[in-house]
Amino acid sequence: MRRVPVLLPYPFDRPFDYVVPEDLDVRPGAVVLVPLNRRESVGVVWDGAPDDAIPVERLKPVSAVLDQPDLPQALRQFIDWVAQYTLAPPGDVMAMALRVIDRRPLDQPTGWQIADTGSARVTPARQRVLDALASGSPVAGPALARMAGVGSGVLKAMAEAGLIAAAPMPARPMFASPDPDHPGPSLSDAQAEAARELVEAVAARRFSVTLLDGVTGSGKTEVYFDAVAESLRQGRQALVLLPEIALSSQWLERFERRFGVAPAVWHSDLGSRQRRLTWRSAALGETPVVVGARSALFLPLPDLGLVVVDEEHETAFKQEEGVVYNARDMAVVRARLSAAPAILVSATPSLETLANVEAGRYRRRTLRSRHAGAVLPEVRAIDMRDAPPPRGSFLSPPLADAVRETIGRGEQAMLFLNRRGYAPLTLCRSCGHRMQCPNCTAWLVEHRARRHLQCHHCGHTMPTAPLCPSCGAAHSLAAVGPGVERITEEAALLFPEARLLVMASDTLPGPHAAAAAARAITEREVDLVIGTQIVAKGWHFPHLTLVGVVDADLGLAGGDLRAAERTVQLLHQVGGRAGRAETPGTVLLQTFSPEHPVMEALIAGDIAAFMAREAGERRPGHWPPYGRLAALIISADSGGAADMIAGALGRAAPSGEGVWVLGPAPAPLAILRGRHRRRLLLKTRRDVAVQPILRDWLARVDVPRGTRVDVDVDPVSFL
DNA sequence: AGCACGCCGACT
DNA sequence: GTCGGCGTGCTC
Repeated sequence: MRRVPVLLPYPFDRPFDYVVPEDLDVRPGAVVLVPLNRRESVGVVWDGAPDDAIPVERLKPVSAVLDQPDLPQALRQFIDWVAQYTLAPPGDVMAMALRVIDRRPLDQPTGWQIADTGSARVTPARQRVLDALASGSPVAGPALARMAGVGSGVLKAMAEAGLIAAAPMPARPMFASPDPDHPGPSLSDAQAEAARELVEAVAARRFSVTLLDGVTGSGKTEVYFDAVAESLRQGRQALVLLPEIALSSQWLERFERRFGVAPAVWHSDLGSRQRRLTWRSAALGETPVVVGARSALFLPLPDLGLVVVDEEHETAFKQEEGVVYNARDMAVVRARLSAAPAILVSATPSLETLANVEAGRYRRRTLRSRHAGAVLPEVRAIDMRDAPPPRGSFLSPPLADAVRETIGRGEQAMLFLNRRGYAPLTLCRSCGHRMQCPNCTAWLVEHRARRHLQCHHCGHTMPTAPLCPSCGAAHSLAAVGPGVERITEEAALLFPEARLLVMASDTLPGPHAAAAAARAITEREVDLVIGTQIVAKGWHFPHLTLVGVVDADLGLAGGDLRAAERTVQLLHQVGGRAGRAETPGTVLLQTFSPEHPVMEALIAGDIAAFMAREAGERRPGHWPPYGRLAALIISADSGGAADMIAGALGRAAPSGEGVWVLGPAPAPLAILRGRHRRRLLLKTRRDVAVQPILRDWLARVDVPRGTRVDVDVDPVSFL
């Protein structure tokens, strides 16, 4: 009796062994049905030797091999790799790849075929049907009726009479093939030169990583499209990861302009049918190009020829729930395991990626100027101490004047504030009470248009209170600080003639709304755009010439390791929306500390110097990317329970050369969704692997039920 | 993750 | 006297 390991989509730490009945074709990667503790479960035949821990007599047999494409070997290796790196159970990682599998075979599309022409009377209508089927290949019912000019009743009668019979049809590929030689936009010399290098990397059919960087508007997308085209010519599959596919309508339009057809799209809120069909097409090698969010990394692409990560600096690539992984880094691993090149793309590359370039692990290709002769915007600071806004307002006179002038010239302006809602804090002026979330250590954000207060961490909402819930005073609750909604109110008063548009994740629910907003801006139906960070997402707005940053200091508070880096990236990206065409743009930063290195870097337009400085600050302390970091997040129903386990972990902390443990300490979000949280941070030298240390550490502490310890390798958020 | 087994409260 | 709460333990 042959035994095979089968990985099940549950949090077990290893595959289970099963025996294989003689008549089943069970090969690694096959999707199978197996008995598991009184039920049947889907699983995947895994690689490696069975573990032999259980005697053969006690093994159960594989029930069936499902009619599903195999999980490719490179994907199986990838799943194992992600599991060992993130310390997630391999079954949980595989579940991300298998989520769409359903047990029944996907219904094969059925058509009609000539059966027995001699069996019944052939009327003229019936003859037209037979003529349409003369080629021998089956034709689908509706198409056949149309071709023959008959109704469906004729087909039904012919089937009953035995003239035609149902026949399986080859499934039509769902995704048209993008044409690598479709006439697209022409490239500048600089672009063509960069493209040539990327094309060579794809042609080499070897693993490599190239950073493609260049200022906003330098046409990086068109450059890596040439690499995608080369992958198409090779007949291999290309995977493009975007941080937020729902906000990528303009990217999809550019793709269609370049290749003539739309790519296959993959993201978490795809309909279940579309999801299944896309997964299957991908597995069968019928999707030449897939563009998707981070979960697309787990698609079963059997012949991956290129992986692109666009906007590689974006923190949206970090998955924070369930299996905690960074899709940017895992994309490089996926490419390596498929012997494919990876391209990381950004106008503001992460320090991680720059360090990899510096260390010679990644190549770099830089585009130095904007496309089509456009110039970079001029960036200036508005010192809020010198030019304070009127009391109760947030737009300084110089910024308001600049917006007015821009709109007056018939150009568009944008105000950026990375905060949704009306006001981040509601305060009682009579007793000092602050409206707080009952489940989290966070203020409730007022959303005035919806007349409620909302927690941005757990989603808790309550109606705006007429009286202070603490002292009962009337008319004493004051909105403190601005959100985009409040800026919109102020702008409506300052610029009564202007047509305003708010872009925030809660005002643009879904891809269609975002696409419609982008279209309204390019069609000049809008004078002033007011938005949160979604306006920083690589949009192309040719008539936008002024960007005002309402609070440039916002992201710098809090002492997060990457606060400065992220602020520079975000504000540079926002500023990059200004002045894309012939008309030069201006960026105005409202700040209380124009001398801050972040502001100086933005004003001088010298991000590289800033990143070098940032590197200098992180290197001596072995902070990433010059050291490794992993976080343990302990959460429990009570603070006491959380403290107990956090304390036990602290006492069991690893030590050694190049190993440091910080904490335990309450997490900045000390209570989240009603759970009390503590954190420990493991920092090591870069040449020390954190996984064995973590595994060892966690094994030394018993975690009782009700308390959880979550591991975050390479944390991005420190909340 | 499921799903059963198991030991303590409100019902036909 | 039972139905049923979800705590804990196991699944090749």
